Amino acid sequence: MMNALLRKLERFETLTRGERDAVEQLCAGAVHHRGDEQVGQAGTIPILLHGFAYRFKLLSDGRRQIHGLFVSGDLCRHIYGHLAGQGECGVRTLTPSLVASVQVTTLLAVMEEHPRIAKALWANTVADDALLREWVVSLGRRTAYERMAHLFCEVFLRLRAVGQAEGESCDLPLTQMDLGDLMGLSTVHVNRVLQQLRRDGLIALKGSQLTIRDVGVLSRAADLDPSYLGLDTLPSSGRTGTARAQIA
Amino acid sequence: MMNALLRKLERFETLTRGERDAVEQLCAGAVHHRGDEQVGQAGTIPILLHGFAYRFKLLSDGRRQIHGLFVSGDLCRHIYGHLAGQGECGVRTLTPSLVASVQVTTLLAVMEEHPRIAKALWANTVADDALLREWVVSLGRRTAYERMAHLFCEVFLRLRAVGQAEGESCDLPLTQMDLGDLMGLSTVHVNRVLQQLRRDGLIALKGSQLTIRDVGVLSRAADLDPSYLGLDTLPSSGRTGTARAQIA
DNA sequence: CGCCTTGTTGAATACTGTCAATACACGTGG
DNA sequence: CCACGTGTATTGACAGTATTCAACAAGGCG
Repeated sequence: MMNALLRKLERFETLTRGERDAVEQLCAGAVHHRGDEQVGQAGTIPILLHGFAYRFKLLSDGRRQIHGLFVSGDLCRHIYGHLAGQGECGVRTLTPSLVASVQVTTLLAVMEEHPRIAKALWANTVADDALLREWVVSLGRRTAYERMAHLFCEVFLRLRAVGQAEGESCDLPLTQMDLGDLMGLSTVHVNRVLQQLRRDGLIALKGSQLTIRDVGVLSRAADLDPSYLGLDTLPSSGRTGTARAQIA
Repeated sequence: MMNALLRKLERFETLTRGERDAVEQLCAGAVHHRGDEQVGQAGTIPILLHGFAYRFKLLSDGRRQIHGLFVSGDLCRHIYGHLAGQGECGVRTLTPSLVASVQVTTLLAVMEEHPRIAKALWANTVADDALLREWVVSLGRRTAYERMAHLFCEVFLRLRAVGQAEGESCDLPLTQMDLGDLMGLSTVHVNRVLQQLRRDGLIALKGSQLTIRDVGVLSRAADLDPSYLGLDTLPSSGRTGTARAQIA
């Protein structure tokens, strides 16, 4: 299987042989983590090569908000976060995962040497930003029902783009509590909304397997605008091209 | 008065004379806009040199969510957004503003020639990302009351950092409807929460002038963690230093 | 088998939104 | 100077959404 980070970066910039080697090199020291384990030492950027992880913040009274959900190929923290200040937040795995914890200094050196890698990493940062903005829209203005539908569409489409969906199904290793902390809802309410979605025939969810009956219908229920994903809208099996001219 | 973009970038990277000139050059063609006016043609990045603006998204039935609030020195859209896909969203001014609408191609050329400017711009992107994450936390897990308090703290501290606060007061050119679309609340509820904040003696708000009685008290009510702002926590008159070592 | 986590359910409560009416401020035109 | 219109702020009553609390079911694991 192709290196997940490489695949991700090539979504933004076609890389040369040497650049690809450099990227592979970065991932060389990747280590396996168990599920529900904190990752990302100070001074490193955790890159998720396989598995699921999330980024969250705790309020002083224990309330938790998840503000990032990561799949294969995702950077779990941003480059230059040390310059920008990024609040206190943690990164944890959801499932057993393969993660490369790259030293920030190493990464900076690689970017220095390979400007095109730097460019792709920057574009990646911006793509994550778009996801986050859409998340804000969901939390602020979508109903719980739409929010859930939207989340499921997003996860499914992202996983499909990295070849981790089979047909209409994908893995979704989140408890109802996790879903609540993701979407700003209580566990109980998540449960009820989930039942409604099932009753309406939009999804099936057993264990950690999510099945979407009809992506079109679900995305309409979610009021989803697929352009924010930066993926070719509804490819049937992943892999997006490289060049893409677009509205500003 | 110093160029607002320059000030912003030097928060992340000290620039040489030539670099500063290049930045000034970028802003040379800035034009004045009236309040409540759309900015940012396709293919350009709007840079706000003076005034207030916001970035928002409309759902299909007209619900609006604001997911970015800009003050002097802010980029209203991200570089490489054209590669990443960034959803459909608009940028509008809130007040009469001075904005430089820089061609993406121009900006790319400048970054090519001045890597340190590129670096600062990237760090700026990451700083905005941190703001957005905190916004997600607010929308997802803070009560309406905390959310408002948090927003007021953030705006005040950001404005103070660019020298636009006087003592405990700053400008806040937002209607209650805007505040609602910012914080995911209805106008009516915004009104009630505002009254509560006033009754509790935390803020005063007349016209577009916000006065904070005690930043410490308000930020405690907001459960605010100042590290996400990337500003020296509570400087009394703005300007932050340049070097900053920090937790990852 | 018993413990622990996760999922499910009901009832009561709290929070937030909607609707509709009224008040206020400002700028325009008479 | 005043009448009027528009946009904003405020209020009350009511409906709807979501949370809390508490209990119980189901499955995995030692």
